[in-house]
Amino acid sequence: MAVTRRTKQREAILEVLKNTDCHPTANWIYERVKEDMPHISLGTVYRDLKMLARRGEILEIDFTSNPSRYDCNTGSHYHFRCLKCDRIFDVDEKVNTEIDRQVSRNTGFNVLYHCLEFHGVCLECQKKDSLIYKDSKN
Amino acid sequence: MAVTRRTKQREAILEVLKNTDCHPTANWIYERVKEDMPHISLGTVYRDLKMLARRGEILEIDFTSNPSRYDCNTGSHYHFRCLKCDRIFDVDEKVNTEIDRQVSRNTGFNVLYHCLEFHGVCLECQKKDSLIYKDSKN
DNA sequence: CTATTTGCAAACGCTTTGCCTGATT
DNA sequence: AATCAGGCAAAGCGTTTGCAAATAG
Repeated sequence: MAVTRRTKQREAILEVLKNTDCHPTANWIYERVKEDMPHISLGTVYRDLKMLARRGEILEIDFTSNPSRYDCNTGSHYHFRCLKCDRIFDVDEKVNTEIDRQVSRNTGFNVLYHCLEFHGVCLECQKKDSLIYKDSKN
Repeated sequence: MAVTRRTKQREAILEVLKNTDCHPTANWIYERVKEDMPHISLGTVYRDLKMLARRGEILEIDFTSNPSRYDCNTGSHYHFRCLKCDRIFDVDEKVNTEIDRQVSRNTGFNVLYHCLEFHGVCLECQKKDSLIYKDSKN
């Protein structure tokens, strides 16, 4: 009954995720892991990310648009997406739990949590004010 | 140069969207329009929705996961997604623009706007506490 | 040894696109 | 008449899945 084994592949995927600060896509992780492990398959990366997310070890950022991003910071927090380079950063802003109760009161819905994503232009893209990152898929 | 024509199809799509309060998917709109217009194609629905969104007549809700949802309320506002029936509702909560400035100050990012989505259980699903809507795709 | 996990490739769901015909101005 | 929009079907992308072989415990 579902004993979870520790495999090189899974460790490698976690390792890459832990060493990235702007939350990557499955494909980006795959490309990285492949450098050390040429035979790993994209399917495995997807499967392992899903499993790790189910086990609560990582977070699947189910926000604006495809593809999914992954985050090893599992605490409740907000994100910022740069509209130029499309990278996602953590935002160190206090999570407002009061607003959930407020919306519950006003609507009658049972609000459990909320997702908040800020959009704009990141520091690097403000400086090098152009399109440098436009093809980066991380 | 790109003169936009008024067509039956586009009118019908807009009409369906205006008469729905929980923001539907392209496919749901397609099924509805097809009742009156059996030969309309799904591709047309996608094309028209994209065009209407580009023109600012409707909103493509670029939030949690696929498929995309559409909204004819183009003003800035928040959404609530029911985790049971998967429908999306407008939330009549004041949009907090101050928080964007605050995050800008703290991070240096140029924050332009934010997206906020509340998740929980809607009124109907609280009452009929089961899975009635689980296959509805609107 | 046996259940879990992998690699691979095929299938998936949603969306976009190319091409040609039909409609609108 | 000229151009824009539609229908259809094929292709696209990110993701999931079936299966036989490999591997962790």
